[in-house]
Amino acid sequence: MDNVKLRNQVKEEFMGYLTVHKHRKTPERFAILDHIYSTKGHFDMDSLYKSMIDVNFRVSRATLYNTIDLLLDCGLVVKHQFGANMAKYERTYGNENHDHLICMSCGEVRETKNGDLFTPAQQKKIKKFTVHYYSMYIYGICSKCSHAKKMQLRKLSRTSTSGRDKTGK
Amino acid sequence: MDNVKLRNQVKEEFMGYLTVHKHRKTPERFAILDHIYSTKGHFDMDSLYKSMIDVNFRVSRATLYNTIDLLLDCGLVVKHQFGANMAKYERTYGNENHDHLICMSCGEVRETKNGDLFTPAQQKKIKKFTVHYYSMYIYGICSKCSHAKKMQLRKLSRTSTSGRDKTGK
DNA sequence: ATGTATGCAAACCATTTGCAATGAC
DNA sequence: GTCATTGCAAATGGTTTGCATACAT
Repeated sequence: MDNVKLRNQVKEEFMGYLTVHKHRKTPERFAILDHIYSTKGHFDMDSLYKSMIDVNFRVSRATLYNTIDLLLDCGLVVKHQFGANMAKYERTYGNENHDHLICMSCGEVRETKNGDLFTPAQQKKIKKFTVHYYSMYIYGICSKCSHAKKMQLRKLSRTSTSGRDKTGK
Repeated sequence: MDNVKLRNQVKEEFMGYLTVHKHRKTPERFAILDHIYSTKGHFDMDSLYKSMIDVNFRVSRATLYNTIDLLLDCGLVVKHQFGANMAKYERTYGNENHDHLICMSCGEVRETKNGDLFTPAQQKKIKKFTVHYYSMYIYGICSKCSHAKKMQLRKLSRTSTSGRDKTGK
């Protein structure tokens, strides 16, 4: 990994944040941040927990949650709540800004580059609100599903098997 | 309410959906849809449940969840998962498109008109995906909270007996 | 008549919380 | 030495599930 530079950078930033807010600089906090910045895509609490155990770094889930809150607060991490029991996080630096295409049929989440829809100038226009970050969720039907749906409808107009579909969460 | 027309429209659409998917047309389902389309802004399961009880329509929460799943599936309702324990829904028709300002501190959700950031032309550019709708979630701190935070910090720096000043690194 | 949909209550599970022990300051 | 932070385990609370009953077809 040659993102050592980035990892040091965010460590410094976190350090500053902790200082300003008079929070303690515990080894756990830095280890967690470092783990996160060794990952590239989305991650959830469970995978983070396991990845830390894998490297023989013992942390409790409680600490993980505490630390993530701090990282969210200082903007080093972003949280996506895709469903009631599906929260995903991702680091903010070293990741390109992207939108999320969520298929309403199969629930698949695809990332797509955005053309910086929401410019800093626009962000400032919002009254009485300090923007930290934003997420764009685009809901629709992916090509796989729109094809499957056509097939299904064709079939239904002939047969009568319905079957409940619980994928749309 | 003079949205009778809209309410009939969506009822028809729901009816069609139920027919195609061979689901039963129960009174509960139509009552729930109608209640939803009598509301304008966001709602959550609890408020929906209570609003139905208020009109002496007894439904179980389980049925509410089942029905909402159907309504999501057929696109008559949209779900916003603002946090692990905070899901909000809203009807899709008869609501202007808007962005969501979510306060990371108190969880308040404010709506703000968007300047049509995501134009139909841009939507078509997305490959292999049919856009139904999109949601923009803007996370940050509302004015109330940022004010409260200042107060809190000020108070802490008085109360604290640590005597640390900011000269150190 | 058949089997889906409902209602209830228990189960689920990610997240939060209370509290004693630890360790950063 | 203090008190924030950690770790553990128990609690929380929206959502899901299992099962008996009701009812749309």
